[in-house]
Amino acid sequence: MQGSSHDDVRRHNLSVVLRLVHRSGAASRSQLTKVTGLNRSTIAALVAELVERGLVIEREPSSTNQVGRPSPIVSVSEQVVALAVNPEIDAVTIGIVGLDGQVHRRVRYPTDRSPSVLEAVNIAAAVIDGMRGELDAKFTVVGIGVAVPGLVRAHDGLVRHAPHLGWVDEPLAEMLEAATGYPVLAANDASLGAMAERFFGAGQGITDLIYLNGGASGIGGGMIVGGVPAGGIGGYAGEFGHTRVSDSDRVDSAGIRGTLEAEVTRSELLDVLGLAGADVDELEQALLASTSPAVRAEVNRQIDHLAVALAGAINILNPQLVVLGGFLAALLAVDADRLRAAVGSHSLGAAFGTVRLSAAELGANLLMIGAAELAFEGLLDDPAALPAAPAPAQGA
Amino acid sequence: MQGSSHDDVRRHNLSVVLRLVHRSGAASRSQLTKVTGLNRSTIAALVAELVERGLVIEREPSSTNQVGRPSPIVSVSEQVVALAVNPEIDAVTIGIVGLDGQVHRRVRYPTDRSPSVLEAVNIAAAVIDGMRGELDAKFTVVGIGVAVPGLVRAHDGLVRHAPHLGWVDEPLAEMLEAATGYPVLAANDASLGAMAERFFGAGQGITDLIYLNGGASGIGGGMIVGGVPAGGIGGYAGEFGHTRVSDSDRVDSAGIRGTLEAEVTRSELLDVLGLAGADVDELEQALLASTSPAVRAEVNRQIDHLAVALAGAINILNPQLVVLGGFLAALLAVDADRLRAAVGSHSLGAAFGTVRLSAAELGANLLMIGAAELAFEGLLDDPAALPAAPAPAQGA
DNA sequence: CCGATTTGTGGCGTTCTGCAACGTATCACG
DNA sequence: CGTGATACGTTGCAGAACGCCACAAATCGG
Repeated sequence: MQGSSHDDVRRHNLSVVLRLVHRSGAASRSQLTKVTGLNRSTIAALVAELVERGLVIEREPSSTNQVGRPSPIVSVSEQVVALAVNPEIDAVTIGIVGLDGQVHRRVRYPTDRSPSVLEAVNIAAAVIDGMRGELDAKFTVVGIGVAVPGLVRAHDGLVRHAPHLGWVDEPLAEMLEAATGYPVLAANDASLGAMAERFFGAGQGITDLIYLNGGASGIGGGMIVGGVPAGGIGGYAGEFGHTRVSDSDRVDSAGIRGTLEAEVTRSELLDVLGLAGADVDELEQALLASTSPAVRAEVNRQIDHLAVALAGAINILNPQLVVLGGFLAALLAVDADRLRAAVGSHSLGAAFGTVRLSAAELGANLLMIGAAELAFEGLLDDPAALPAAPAPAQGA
Repeated sequence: MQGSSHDDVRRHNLSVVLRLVHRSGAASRSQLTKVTGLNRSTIAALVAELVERGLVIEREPSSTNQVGRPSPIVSVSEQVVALAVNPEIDAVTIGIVGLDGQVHRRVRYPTDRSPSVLEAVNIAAAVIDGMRGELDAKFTVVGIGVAVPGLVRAHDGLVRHAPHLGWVDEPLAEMLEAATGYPVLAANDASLGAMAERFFGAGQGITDLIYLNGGASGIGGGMIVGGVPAGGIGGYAGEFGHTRVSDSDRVDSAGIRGTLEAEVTRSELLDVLGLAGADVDELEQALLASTSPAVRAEVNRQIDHLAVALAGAINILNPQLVVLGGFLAALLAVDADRLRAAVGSHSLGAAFGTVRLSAAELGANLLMIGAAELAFEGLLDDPAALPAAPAPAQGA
């Protein structure tokens, strides 16, 4: 089924227009004609259909400072939202995220211990039930996206292995779907983070990027290759944490020796600083403020190991941008020059010359936006699939 | 320019049909309808246009053993060819490759020393001039593809850095275009090898694969991610040879320490075998025949280092298949079990469980097919762009 | 030799986009 | 404050491509 016909053209064009306003936030109709290369009349028809389906709204232009008739501004409807769910070892976070990227609500439900799948599903379902009044009154929900800290099979949302949560082969998506009635998609949290940063954070407009996140329990990552999120054959791609960076005997959570995750850890930074627990911002501040040689030595050690892994990934993938999140961003903040130099010494000039290293921008909303994006994907691919929501006019 | 219109539908459908017969070799019209999902009448019209343009031919079916009216077999025209050029340290190889993947001719022009860009271009142009009688008489040439052992900028074929040839920032494509009059595209040899193996070798039908080639001068690689050749932002992707695999002080050709290319070399295998020079097949035979403990130890050492690099790539990319070419295929042939076990010990279960390791299949034709594929790319993307070649019927 | 099955062929209708002409809203200038 | 220039929306029409349908053709099985 690779051929295309009229339906596909229409679907594709609707998809392109909706994606554009989804990512740019708002655009005039004339801008849409320029970007898409489509005719004015075609854009008018496409936008009209999207308006009728309740996906976008048109409003009068404010002040263009341009000669000529002003063009209506097209922006995404604020009613269309997705639900985002992110189970972690100490909490389950649930959010309402608009198609415009806005996080309307974020609820963190702490748990005493690492939740089982059933507990996570029940918590999510209960919180969503609590929101249902608000959801039914104000929003159209397209579905649920789940960001899982582990390996997730792409097509059906089966959690193959989430080591920190202790989940193995759990049909998370299916269970949450049954519990809430909404369609559910799940994916690896770091892959979703990469996607979120790419579209709404540090990587806007970039086609080849690597994202590495340093969390309490390890290092995960995701990547965009040629403009497309790379999931690999089973959705398990992006495990940068298990790249070998030294011959040492330290083992990581998977029992592999000398890996990035074995050498570069948040807990060791906290230990050398003498901190018990700290969030990412506090850790970064403490590192920047510290003058202790021991702290400095540990930071340098971790930076040097991180550089090996980054250089390897850069040599292989030749990305335009490397985005660091979590405590890895703190390492970058402390000594960007050292990290850059170390990466350079392990990588090829041509690939290294064009790469930028930067910190993640989205902070606490990162996974909410990424998970929601997963849920929006289907709508963006085929805006006409959803039944026209608010006003089922007979013209459709 | 992301919108699509009628022209794009037609172009896309022509492209799909031509790609199918290009890769499958031949297919009946009814098979094309099934695979593409298009209507019989549409397929008939598309095939008719491709026939008129001289790109495919229709022939009567031989014996179907099926009830019903037999469907004509559509196959690629044997007249349509691309030229393939591959400069190396000791020779320049030029080939004529058909759109059906057949290598009509392969000429290896040995050189006394590593050729300069100008010398390589002159050799290629001279050989092509010698072929011109044959080309003009029998073939339609769509262009030239060059497989370069080095980093090549994708969009204009500038050779950024080919260390073994000693080339830096050489406008190879431009020069060869001026010397021959044919459009020229250039890319990294290993990337083209990956593409060739994917479509015509060990990786048929596979969407995520890694290809590593071991040559006299080092290790290069290429990959297919999500069905698309991944070139990175500048076309420099795939440099697996510079992945760090140990803490040793051995340096590779780029001066980086402890890398795959520093640890795993063809020359060390030849040394331990006591061979002066040998081609890949001889090397493999010698390794398989040897019972020397020293040889075995060296093979094991190289296999273990290779495994680290492969495991890292597998963790990051989660491919379905890893294809090994050159002397790396010989290592696989000697002890596939050891390599598999070693890769397994450095990689994550989920990603490792689904990956297959196999040897390259295309041998000496690999880069000819890969380079030609590069030249065919434009034609496959838009079969209507080329002016109708043999019979400029007024119906067009 | 005949029916069933599968597929090619040709005409028709549908759908979507592009184009051109006209209407409209804004800015610049006097 | 009015006029021209500019840019854009709107509308009607034409063209292009595909799907559908009915009919013809070719093969196999009995």
